[in-house]
Amino acid sequence: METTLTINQISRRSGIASSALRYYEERGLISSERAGSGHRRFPRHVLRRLAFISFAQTFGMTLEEIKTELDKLPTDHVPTGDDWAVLSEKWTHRVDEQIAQLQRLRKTLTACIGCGCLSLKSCKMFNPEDELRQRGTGPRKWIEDI
Amino acid sequence: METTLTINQISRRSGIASSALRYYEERGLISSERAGSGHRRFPRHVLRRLAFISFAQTFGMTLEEIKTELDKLPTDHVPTGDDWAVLSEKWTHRVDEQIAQLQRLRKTLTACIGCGCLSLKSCKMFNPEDELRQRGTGPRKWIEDI
DNA sequence: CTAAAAGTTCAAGCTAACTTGAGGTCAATG
DNA sequence: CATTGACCTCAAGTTAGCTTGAACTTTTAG
Repeated sequence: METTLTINQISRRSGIASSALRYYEERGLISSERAGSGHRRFPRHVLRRLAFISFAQTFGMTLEEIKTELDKLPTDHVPTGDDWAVLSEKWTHRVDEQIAQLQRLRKTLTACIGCGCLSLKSCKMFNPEDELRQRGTGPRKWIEDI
Repeated sequence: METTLTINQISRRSGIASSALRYYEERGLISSERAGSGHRRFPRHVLRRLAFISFAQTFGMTLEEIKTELDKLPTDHVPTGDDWAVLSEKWTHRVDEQIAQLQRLRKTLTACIGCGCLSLKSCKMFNPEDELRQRGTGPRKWIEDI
């Protein structure tokens, strides 16, 4: 078992395309050493980072946000289980929030679109107290009534 | 209370930029009549469609998908509460699915990243049975172990 | 030893969902 | 009646998260 892996080995094990891996490296989410030839050599533990990245993406975090989190890992040693646990705690909260958000949404959908009213005076559906994670630009905020 | 509204009136009431409204019309999600001048005149009920669009976007549907749903509304009359209710039922299910998905994710996160293992032999976190909605391209599937 | 496979960089392309800008018309107000 | 703001179209730009292609080098297998 070699101590470092080539980009293709990492790609196969992670299911992430090499082009994406290069992109992640460029963005500073992962890093590699170089062989004399200039080829990348990834330490085994980047796979853990990649796992985290993949996970984070599944619920909508941007690479920027993920990088911010990963940057909190210690750099003086390869992150241990405990190091990861610290990150994970925060993330459990985020997942919880998302779930709660969706549950509120679901409730309102049932009560509000369900009855076909969609009135914004009686229904706060489109003025949610907390904002939903949004990819696109621009506000989604209803003003006045329909 | 006029029967039709200008693009700016719609924009103010919906919080959606006029440029976006034009874009939605171009994509066929909403439609308008035109004044003699060529200016758009929106019937009041497009606000209901816009509410639906906004709602759908909050949990990650694409405009394409949203259009497909909206196209199911009757065209022979302005959609009634019952018409909307038909759509809404399907959507409640989707929200439920998302919640369930997140709950599974949360559980695995706690058990798996929590302990710092991230081992893919013992943990199916990155091979979820059902796929998550994904914006980006490429598969997120872990093969072999870390 | 040679050919194919794998690696490199850098620039350009892609998709979604819009926004911005140019260049021009229309409508409301003092 | 002039000016300001609202509106129009159409083309091009924007952001995220990659992918693709060109042009070239290194490694590996036969």
